[in-house]
Amino acid sequence: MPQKISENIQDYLKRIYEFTLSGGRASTNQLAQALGISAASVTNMVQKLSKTEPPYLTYEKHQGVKLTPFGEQAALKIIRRHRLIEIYLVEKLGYTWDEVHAEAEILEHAMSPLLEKRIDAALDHPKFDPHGDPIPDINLEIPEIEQTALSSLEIGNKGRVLRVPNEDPQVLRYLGKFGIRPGAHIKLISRTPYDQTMRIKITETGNEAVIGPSLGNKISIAKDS
Amino acid sequence: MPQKISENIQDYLKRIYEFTLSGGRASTNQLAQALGISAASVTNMVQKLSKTEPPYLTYEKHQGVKLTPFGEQAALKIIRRHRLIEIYLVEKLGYTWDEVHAEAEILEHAMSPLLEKRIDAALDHPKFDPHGDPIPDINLEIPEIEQTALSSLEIGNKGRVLRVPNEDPQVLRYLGKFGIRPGAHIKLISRTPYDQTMRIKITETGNEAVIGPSLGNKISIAKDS
DNA sequence: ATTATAATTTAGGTAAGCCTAATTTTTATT
DNA sequence: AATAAAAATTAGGCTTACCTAAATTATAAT
Repeated sequence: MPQKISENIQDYLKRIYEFTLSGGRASTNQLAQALGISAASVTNMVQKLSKTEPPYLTYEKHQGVKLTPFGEQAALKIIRRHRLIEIYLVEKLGYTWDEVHAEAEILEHAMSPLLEKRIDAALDHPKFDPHGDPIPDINLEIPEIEQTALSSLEIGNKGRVLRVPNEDPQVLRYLGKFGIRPGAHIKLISRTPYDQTMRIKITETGNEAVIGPSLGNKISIAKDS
Repeated sequence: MPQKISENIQDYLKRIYEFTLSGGRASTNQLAQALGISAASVTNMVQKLSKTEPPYLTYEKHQGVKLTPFGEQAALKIIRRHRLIEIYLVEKLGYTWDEVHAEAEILEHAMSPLLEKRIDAALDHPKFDPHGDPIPDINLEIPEIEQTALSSLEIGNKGRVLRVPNEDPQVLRYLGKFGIRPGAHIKLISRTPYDQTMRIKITETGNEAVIGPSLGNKISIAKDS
């Protein structure tokens, strides 16, 4: 049963890819929530996706799912398109970084191989999207980057921002206000003992920003040695 | 029953708009062929589209369909997006004019109002697409243009190409080879009595091209006075 | 270890948008 | 005007991707 790859399927694969990035399996509920559909629908679909030839993923009852190499390639194809679109919109059409995710979410499904090639060329084969997420190259390879969570920085130590969470426009506007963006240099001023809220200083702008622990875990940095 | 406007519906409306441009009604069979689906499916869908609130079109059994003003606005919205994309791809991403129609056919459905605005601005509010078709402005208005079919030119007389048929890449490549594009100046050399095949000379390139009668009817020109 | 809770799966059902085959209506031809 | 051909419609079905409710399995808490 050779399946046609619909937009839905691409969304499933993308989400599964994200959820399993650090190993492990993606759960039904996780996916249901991320996709905005019922858990029953997810079970149904992943069962299908595990029975295509070749299968996109491995499914075991109650154990969640994991992409096959085939499924991972398919996911990376979409992710490449998504991130190329994001950086293109910012660089060439004056979008702000909080506007591009939603737009890319739609456009990624309408992007032909030719358009992908042209956009990639117009940007001279960019390596990162506006949020610092790496863009898989034409062979779908992603450079490995040494990175740590902002939360793991020690007081007084410095680092350089590598990536920020990409989906929530509110968060992005907040970060943008202080100049917290990929490439920015920061220093950890303080951390409250009780809830681990951090104060950080951004070198470029001279601003100080308050970052809660969950956000701090989603911002990646390279520590200065 | 307030309907969501799916990609399908947009395609129906676009086709109906095209078929009824010169007045009259679009027939079931015409639409079925253009959309690549069965006549039965068309009947079914146009019946639905005539019963939305407000209705997109008027339907009378065996009499074909015609867009309501509401339906026409919806159609023009898509057509505007389609043509903006076409000219953008040519101007900004190095596409040739025979590549853009198919691409725009997909992208038009994935274009947000913001993207439309940005592309329009990036091109400084273009008035025509690469084939010479007028782009409805932000208020969906189309400038009226005085134009005649190439076929109606008299021997020895001259004209300027305004628009060429836009869908068939083969035809576009053929025309492009001779320099027949919007803006090109041409002169009718001869017309065979039997089948009305024309020889025309293109001023800019000095080329001569042979144009059959059906193609000659689809190329629009402004006659030199 | 039992039991309560949470997660997942199964079963049965719906809406869109397409299909083919059969029927009806219109149009064209003699 | 009758009849043949073409066009359009109706009837009945299919697939996809979703849904809710009920049943099952796994996990966590006593």
